[in-house]
Amino acid sequence: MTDPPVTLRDVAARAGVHPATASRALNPETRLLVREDTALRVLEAAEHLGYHPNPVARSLRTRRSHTVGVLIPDLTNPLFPPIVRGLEDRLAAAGYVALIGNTDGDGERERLLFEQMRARHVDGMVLATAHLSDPLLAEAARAGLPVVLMNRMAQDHSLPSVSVDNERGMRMAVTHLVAEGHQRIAHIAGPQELSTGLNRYRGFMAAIEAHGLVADPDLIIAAKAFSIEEGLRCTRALLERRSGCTAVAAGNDMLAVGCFAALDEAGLDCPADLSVVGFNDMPFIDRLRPPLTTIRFPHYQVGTEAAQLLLERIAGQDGPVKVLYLAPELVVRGSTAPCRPGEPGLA
Amino acid sequence: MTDPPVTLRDVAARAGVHPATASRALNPETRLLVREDTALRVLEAAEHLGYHPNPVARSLRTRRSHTVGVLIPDLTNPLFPPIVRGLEDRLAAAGYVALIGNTDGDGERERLLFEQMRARHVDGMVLATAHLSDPLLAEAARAGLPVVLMNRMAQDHSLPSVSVDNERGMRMAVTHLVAEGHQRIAHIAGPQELSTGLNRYRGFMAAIEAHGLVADPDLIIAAKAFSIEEGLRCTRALLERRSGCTAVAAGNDMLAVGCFAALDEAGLDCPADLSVVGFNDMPFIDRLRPPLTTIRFPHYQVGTEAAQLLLERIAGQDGPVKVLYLAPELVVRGSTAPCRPGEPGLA
DNA sequence: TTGTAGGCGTTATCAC
DNA sequence: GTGATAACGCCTACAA
Repeated sequence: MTDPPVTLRDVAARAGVHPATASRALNPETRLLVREDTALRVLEAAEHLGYHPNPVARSLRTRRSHTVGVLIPDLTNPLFPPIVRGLEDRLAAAGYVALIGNTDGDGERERLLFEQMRARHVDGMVLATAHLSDPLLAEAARAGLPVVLMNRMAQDHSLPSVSVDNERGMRMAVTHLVAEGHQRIAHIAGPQELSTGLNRYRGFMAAIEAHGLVADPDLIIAAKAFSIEEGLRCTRALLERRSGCTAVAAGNDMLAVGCFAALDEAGLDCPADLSVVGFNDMPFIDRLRPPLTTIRFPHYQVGTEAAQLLLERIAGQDGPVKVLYLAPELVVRGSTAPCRPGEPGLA
Repeated sequence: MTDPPVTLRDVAARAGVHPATASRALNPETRLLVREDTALRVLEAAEHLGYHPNPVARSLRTRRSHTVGVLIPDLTNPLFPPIVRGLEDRLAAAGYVALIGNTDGDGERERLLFEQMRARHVDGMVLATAHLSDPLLAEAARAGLPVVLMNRMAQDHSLPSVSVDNERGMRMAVTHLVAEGHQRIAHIAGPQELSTGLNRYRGFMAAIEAHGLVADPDLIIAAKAFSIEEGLRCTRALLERRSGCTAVAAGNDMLAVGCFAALDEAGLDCPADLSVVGFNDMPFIDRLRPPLTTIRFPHYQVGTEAAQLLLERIAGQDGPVKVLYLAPELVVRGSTAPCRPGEPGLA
């Protein structure tokens, strides 16, 4: 029933050479060590027999699994599929495959998955999770396991990382609102223990200052999570303060969607009563009513670049650690509008 | 720099036993073959040394990689992340990991990925791609490689498969529209060469007949892809026909979104002028204006069930082939409304 | 240029 | 119950 697998021996036998010779002929690295015509014979035999080298055996010998581990919070978060695709595409091009682990933001699960992947002898790890403890990272470093960070970075920049420039993105968002004439701009910040939340908050403050506006604490509120519910809650709280804002810069698109919901609830109109700008440009966010103005995040490239960095480390390139920032892009849609002069601001 | 990896030999040495004994003690399957106290000694030694079995070596010996291949069209299609999560979660629980391959619907890529995964000695495959040629499936069967189909099935039911009951789902959609008083119901069908497109079309026809309505060819149009653009195109065409329909059952949510766009364009209102029902209940589809009435598809469970079926085959269960249908669910939102009596229907 | 031999870490199959 | 031995399929000094 089951086909007998074709091994190197079979190929060698058919080509009338020793397995070692066959191995050399089949391996691009060492093909030049073997005479042209014998190499050809081997190749022909391999072709004829439908030979595929057994990667397991090869891994055992070479201690290379051609496998990398990827830890993300949750694949069903729409942010991640394009990133993962980018990763996989770039890795596949180099003959690597990715093992995806979803941590759900749980530190314990994170640890466990990390260990399991190490146990599976991954050649490297890409970490997009926020909480992975530094001891674990140190352990990886000690074991010589290449690690690349995604959407976060080591405080001391000791590890390669790829992320969008969150500060700059948020500055772009605020600058856009200012250009539309808004003066009292609120910020629904993401969780401040996440680097994305923190850096976007910093970008917000920097932009406010740069434009000579006042950073009114009443205009700033931090969400406990990047969720629609939290966006709803924070916007409600903002409205209750009656602080006269005419625009909101949300920490991400989910918070902006929650903001939309709160406006609906309060009978307010976006953008007539309040301009809203998001962050991420999630799929379908352009189909909302109104279509959300947001900061586009080059998801796919974050993935490809992270893969690239990791492949470089795996290949043993020992150059300086690269910390890569990808430029975000402002996408203006229907949720932002010029501030009506003399507008009283949100009641 | 790099830690020397702890091997079975080390554990055996520390416990004062032969490696084979250590192996037996460490393996749950064979632990009973070894005396309690020696087993304990081995376990203790392993613990102390921080021993992790080398899965590569184990695979070489046991010819089990504890790895399965998963072929999907495109991870960034919002349909798939929950399915993949379901798969991975169920597989992880059994100590397996998934290798994801994106085919982009390209038959050649599909073939290539299939081969690569076979070359990596996956223990089984889950296929969610439509075009995988039957010869390849036959080859897998011949090689004794377990295969499970997702969202499609073998014509002869010769392979285990998991899918949502597309026919039933579409019948539910039509029945809902009929209950709302609609009589002239259009169908924007998905591509008829995809089993999803075909089966939903069949469900549509069956429901129309069951309700004693006429299946007017003017009311039916087939999209070339499950895309917003095609939904737009098809709805435009439908509107031009002036066939007096008051409701549309779209082949999936993307087509429904395109339908929304066409209505906007034509200055028509949903649901006042036309009721629209989608299929899939994609993320954020409930945030559209109006929120889309649709058929919910138990994505996550499709994944877990497919994983379950595959694990059963891998475990060597040779029972009858299981073909599993998961029940869809109607989710009524704002895009469908009662047909206004005496309504002329779409101009 | 090609063959020889040994081992990567584990487990299956024998003996004892 | 435990130890010895031999693979699993491949790669790579080293020798010829």
